[in-house]
Amino acid sequence: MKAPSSYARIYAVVRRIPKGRVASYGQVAALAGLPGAARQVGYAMAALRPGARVPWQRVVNARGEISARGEPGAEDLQRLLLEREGVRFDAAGRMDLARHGWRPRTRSSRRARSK
DNA sequence: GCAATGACGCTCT
DNA sequence: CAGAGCGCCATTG
Repeated sequence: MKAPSSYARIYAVVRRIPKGRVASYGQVAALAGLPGAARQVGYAMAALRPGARVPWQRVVNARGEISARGEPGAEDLQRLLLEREGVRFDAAGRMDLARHGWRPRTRSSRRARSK
């Protein structure tokens, strides 16, 4: 069998990110089976083709901020898409990962959730 | 096959 | 809390 590129796994993980939530590159990398390869996640997003059903907008850096890329305006687009999903940004242009951060199989979500 | 790049992450100052 | 430097890993030339 042909071993699928790591990108395919990365895209699969990104697709699993629920709406209104964001995941960091490092987290996506770890879930994709590439711990420490956060850079490659960003690289995979850059290689993402227009039309691909991948919510790349939900992928941000560990600081909860939108990373800058070679195309000006794209950051603004990402922020707009996230705000459209209910993600709130502060004056510094950063979002609260504790609130919007995606936690798959979390341990303490048993109670206290939603608000 | 080697060298450089790159939407990052973590630690120290 | 903010800024700067080094490290990691996969893809491309």
